[in-house]
Amino acid sequence: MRIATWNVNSMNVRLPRVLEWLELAEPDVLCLQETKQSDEKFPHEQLKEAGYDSVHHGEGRWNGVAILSRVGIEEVTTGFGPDGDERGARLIGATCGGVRILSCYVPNGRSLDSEHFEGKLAWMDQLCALLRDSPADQDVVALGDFNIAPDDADVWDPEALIGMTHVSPQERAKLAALTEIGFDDVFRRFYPDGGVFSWWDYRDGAFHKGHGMRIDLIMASASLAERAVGAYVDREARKGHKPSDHAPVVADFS
DNA sequence: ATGTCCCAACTTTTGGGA
Repeated sequence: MRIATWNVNSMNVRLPRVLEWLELAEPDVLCLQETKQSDEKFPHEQLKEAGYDSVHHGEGRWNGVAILSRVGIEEVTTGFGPDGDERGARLIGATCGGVRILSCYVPNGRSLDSEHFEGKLAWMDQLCALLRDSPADQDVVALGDFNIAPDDADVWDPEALIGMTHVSPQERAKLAALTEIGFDDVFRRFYPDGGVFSWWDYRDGAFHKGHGMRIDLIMASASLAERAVGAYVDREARKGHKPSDHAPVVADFS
């Protein structure tokens, strides 16, 4: 089973690239973030013609998450439930091919002294609680744009990023909390030395210079993570005509 | 060079967000 995640930075602009990539990579499940579309505008029919069922949770101008699947989509949920604070359309869940899938768009945080940063940490706490409460015998994977680089080896220059979001101890502690409840950073298994990125700023020729970060993560429950057989970032998708600033991250499970 | 891209609107230029 091939599971992937991609922050597309507007599905309206990126649909041709997504359709092209589905045909190329043939994922069984693809999670999207930052669709920036209303539910009415999401291109369910064009995706269906490409062989994928889809569910979308959007708000229009900002955020927006989706799950595409060619192995079924059941038990769809959005947000953290009635008592949760999702802070925008940032979470959609579904069961696909027997695996519980959560497409996640973690708040950016903006700056360490921002109220939005506290919101980011709180969002991660809510995700951790949701995952902790999932049935022990169910395969679960939370994947998406976490806006957190797990380690200094996951950014192009740790020195240049001191004091910035995405690399702070507070944010990394929230990822560690997911690990503590049994969720594993699947990509790390195959690239223990780091240096492989999933996002490069549009500005400053960052992609060309190799100035990137790995912030798009695939966090799998323990037994599922044990069945991971490979992973990769498709850097080709960051090139060419109207790319997203993120590349797709893919993991294969036996 | 805070150098790009994408969205919406009191829309043809600006401001917000990443």
